[in-house]
Amino acid sequence: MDETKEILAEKEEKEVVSKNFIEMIIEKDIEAGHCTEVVTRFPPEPNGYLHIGHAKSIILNSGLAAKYGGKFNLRFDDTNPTKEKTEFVQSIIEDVKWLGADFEERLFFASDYFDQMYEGAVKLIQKGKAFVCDLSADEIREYRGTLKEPGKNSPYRDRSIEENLDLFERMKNGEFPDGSKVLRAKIDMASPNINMRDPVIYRIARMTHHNTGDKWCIYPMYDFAHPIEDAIEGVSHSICTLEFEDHRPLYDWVVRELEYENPPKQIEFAKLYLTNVVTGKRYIKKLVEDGIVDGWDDPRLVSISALRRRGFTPESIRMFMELCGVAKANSSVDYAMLEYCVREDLKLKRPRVMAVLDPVKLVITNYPEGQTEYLEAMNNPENEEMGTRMIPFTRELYIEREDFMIEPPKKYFRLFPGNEVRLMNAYFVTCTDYVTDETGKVTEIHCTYDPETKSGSGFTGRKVKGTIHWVSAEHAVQVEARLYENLIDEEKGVYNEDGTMNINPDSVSIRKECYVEPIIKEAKPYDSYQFLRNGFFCVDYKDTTEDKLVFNRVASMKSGYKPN
RNA sequence: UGGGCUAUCGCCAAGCGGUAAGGCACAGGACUUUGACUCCUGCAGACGCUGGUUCGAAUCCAGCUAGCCCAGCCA
Repeated sequence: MDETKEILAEKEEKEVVSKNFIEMIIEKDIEAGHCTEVVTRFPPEPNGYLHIGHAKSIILNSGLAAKYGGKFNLRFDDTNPTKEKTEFVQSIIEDVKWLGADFEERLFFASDYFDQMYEGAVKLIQKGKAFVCDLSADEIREYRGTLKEPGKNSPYRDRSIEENLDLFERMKNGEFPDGSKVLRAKIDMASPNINMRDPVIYRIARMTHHNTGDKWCIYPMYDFAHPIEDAIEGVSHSICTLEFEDHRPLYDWVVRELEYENPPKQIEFAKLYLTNVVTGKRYIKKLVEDGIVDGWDDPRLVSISALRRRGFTPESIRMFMELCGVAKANSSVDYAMLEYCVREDLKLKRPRVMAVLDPVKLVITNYPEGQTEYLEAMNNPENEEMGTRMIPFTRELYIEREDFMIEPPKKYFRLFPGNEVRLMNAYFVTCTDYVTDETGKVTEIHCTYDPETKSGSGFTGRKVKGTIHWVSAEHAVQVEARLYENLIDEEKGVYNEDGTMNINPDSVSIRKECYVEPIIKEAKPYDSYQFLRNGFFCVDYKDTTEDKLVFNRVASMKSGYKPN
C-alpha cells in the first residue's frame, strides 16, 4: 500500500502540470497585490437548461476559486424579465450542485441589486456621463452608424443634468410608455468599437419580474448591470466567453465611472464545442420543440440533465474539462475524449456483469438437464473491494450472436464448430454442432463442457484463445438496452449552410431486449454497470418501471477485434 | 473608420529567445477468465505564409493569409 502511494507520489512529481492562461493572470494579480482574494462567479441567465458548455464555465470558475482558496458565487443574471422564468432557476441550481461546484450559501440574483444599479445610473447622470434619449429603437440603430462608419450624436445627448435626472426618475415611476425612452451612457459615437457608441443602459419594460414582481418598469442592460454585479460581490476575476471581448472597454468604463475601489477584471476564454453533438441552447430548444428528442434530458443531448440521465458522472465531466484545457482559440473537441473520461471514471467503481445484447441459444449437451449451479464471480476484477457474486449456470444459455460463426475468418477466436472457448466465470466449452432455420440463420449452438475447467479451479491443462460472456436462459433477466447513435450526421457535420441541422436518421435510439444475469435486479436509477464487451450502461430514471429496467449506453467499449 | 480576437500533430493543448510537453485518436507489440483494462513502442524534421532582427526564433519585429466575434431597448 505504502509502495503504491510512493509510486503515485513520484508519478505526480514528474507530471508537469501546466497552467492555463487564466491562472497565469490570476497569479500575476496576486503577486502584484491587485487581488487579495480570488472571487469568481457563474452568472447564468435563467432562460433555459444548462449544457456541457456551461459546465466548462462552472468547473473553470469554481475550480479557480478552490485552487486559490477563494470564493465562487452562483448568480442569476436576471435583468431581462421578458426571457426569464423561475422554473429554470431550480434546474440550474440542481445542475451546478450536481457538478460539484460549491457556492455554499452564496446564491445571488442580479435583480437583488436593482436599487444599487439605479443609484449607479443616477451617479452617471450627475457626472454628465449618461442621458435620457427619446430616439426610437430604429432611430438609435440609424444613429449608431455601421461597422465601418462612425455614428452621430443623438439630438438628446446634451440635455442638462437636471433634466436627465428628472426624466430618469419619471422613467422609473412609470410615466412613459415602454420603448419611448432609454438611458444611455455618454461615451463616443465615433468609437471604432460599436459597444462604446453611447450604449443603452436602461430600458422601459412593463413586465412582471420573476423575482422583483412589478416593483420596476425599467431594467438595466447587461453591459451596465454585469460589472456592477461583479463589483458588488467583490468578484476579482469575471471570467466569460470570447464574444464579450469587445465589451470589456465598456465593462471597464462602468467600474471606473462608478468609482469602485477594487474593480473586477474581465477575462475571456473560448467556448467549448464538441464534435457530432448539438451544443447551443437555441438548437437544442428546436430539437425539443420539433419532437426530434423527447425533452431537455434526452440522452442524446449534451444538456447537463441529459448527461446525468445518460449516466455520465460529475467526476467524468470534470476530468473532461481538465483534459480539454482552457484557451482563446476556437476549437471543437472530439467526442471520443468525453467517452474516454466516463470509461476511465466508471471502470474501477462500477460492477462488471455479463449481458447478452443479441442472444442466440447455446445448449451444453453433456450438462444435466434441470441442474443449476452457482458460480462465483468478481464484481470488478480490477477492484477486489467490490466483492463477488454468484451466477447461475445451466444447460441452456444465451450467448452473443456475434460470438459464433459457422465459417470463421482468420484470427477469429470465438466459437465455431470444433473450437473450444472459455465461458467467462464458468467452463471451457467446445462447439460440436449447430442448428439453423430455413433461412440459414443459426438458432441453436451445441457444445460440450469440460467439468475440470471450472472457473477458479486453477485448471491449467490447456489454454483457449477466446473468452465469451453468457447468461443462463432460465435465470436471465430481460431488460431494455438503448444504444444511442450520434444525433448528428458524422459525415455532414452539425449544420447545413442554411442553418438547419443534419440529423442522423439512425439516431433514433436502437432499443434492444437483452438478457442480463440476475444480479441486475438490484439496479436502481442512475446505477451503472459495465456490460462486458458491450460498454457501460446506466439505468434510465425516467423509463424504468417496476416490471422493467431500461438502460442507456453511456459509452461503448473499444474493440480490439477487427474482422478482415 | 472599421474594431477586437485567434492560428503549434487527425482532435484538444503546453511552450513566454536556447534548439517542439502531455492527453484523446490512431498503429504495432506484450499481457489477459472482457480481442477491454494495464504495460511497452511508434506518431509535428517543424510551429498559417513571407521577409527581418539574433550566435540562436514557435517564441521578438514587419507585411500578408485564413477563421471567429461585434451594428438587440438580448445575455
